[in-house]
Amino acid sequence: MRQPLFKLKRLLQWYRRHRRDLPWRRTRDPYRIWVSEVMLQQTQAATVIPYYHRFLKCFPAVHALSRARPDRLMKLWEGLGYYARARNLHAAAKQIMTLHGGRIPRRPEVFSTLPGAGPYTTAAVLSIAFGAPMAAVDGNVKRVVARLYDIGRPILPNDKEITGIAQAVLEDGTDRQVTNAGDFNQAMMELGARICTPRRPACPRCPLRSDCRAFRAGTVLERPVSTPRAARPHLRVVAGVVKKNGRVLIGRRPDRGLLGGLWEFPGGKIEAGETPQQALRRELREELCVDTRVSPMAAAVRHAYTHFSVTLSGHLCIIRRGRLHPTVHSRLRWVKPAKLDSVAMPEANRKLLRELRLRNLI
DNA sequence: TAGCCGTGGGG
DNA sequence: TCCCCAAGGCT
Repeated sequence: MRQPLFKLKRLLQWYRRHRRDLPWRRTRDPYRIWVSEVMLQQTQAATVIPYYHRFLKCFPAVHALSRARPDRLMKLWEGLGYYARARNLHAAAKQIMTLHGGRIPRRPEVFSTLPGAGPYTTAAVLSIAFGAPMAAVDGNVKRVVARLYDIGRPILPNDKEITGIAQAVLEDGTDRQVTNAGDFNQAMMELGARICTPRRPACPRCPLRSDCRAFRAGTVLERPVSTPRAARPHLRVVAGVVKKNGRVLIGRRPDRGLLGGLWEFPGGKIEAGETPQQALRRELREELCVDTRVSPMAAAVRHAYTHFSVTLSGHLCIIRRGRLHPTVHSRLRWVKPAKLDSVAMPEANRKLLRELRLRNLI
């Protein structure tokens, strides 16, 4: 420890007084806490709340989740993003049923073998549900500690110094019986989410400001030190609404990779020198092995992903020749337009669908 | 290990 | 409009 410990009692007192009444704070069920922690990965609490309720209504316990049908699971996760989290949660539930008698493992070295359980999630679930003395280091904790100690270097993904400080403070607090591990971890994260925010920190209301080196040095807004990011490329993409007998064609994306397991309108990237219509005819030939007639653009939307952004133009299509044979999708389905709401689709496809419906094109 | 993996909100 | 960031993990 490079510095005397900050005043833990003030932090805990502040937490008891100002903590938000979040649904996963009303239970001690390790399964529910685990589900919440997975949903909260890279996702703000306010976004998670409705998903959390719907998910647990459908899958109230590990055994129910272990028997979930993938399409139903993905529909519940639709819009929450990072869909591998849902697939990992499902695989982990099966693993818990077959290997651990249906009970959430309490030992860190066992829990962390579950798919999707990294250092943060393992520490968070086991400390909150079982009181395990493990510091849960998320983005909030990194920011809070970087400011408290005025750390003038970039924080690494798995930062030993940050983890060491958080762990030492936690152990000091539990030794002196000032706190339990779960409350400490949640208090640190709550402080980061409510007071020690990235852009506009509320230092005057911070219970730790008298211990905060960055506050004293006037470097709060420069901590943590940020590293430059790569620019996001912009892609032009086409999607085909292939119609036949009052139904439209959708394909299920492969389980691995971007938007894995979600259903979409077939299509793909526009290559250099191609018109959107040419690109779509080529994509449908490559993806579905059929020759099509493609309309001019019917609607277009913009969407931003983490590493790139797209403009997605939608076109109405009919099949002229050939028998459907998917080369990239795991399955194809003809569905009535109204049924598109019951399958899990990427947000960009949802936007396009809304535009097409506004124009009565689907 | 650094790039990949979604979406919504805020400034 | 654009950029940053959010209760991270996997490969």
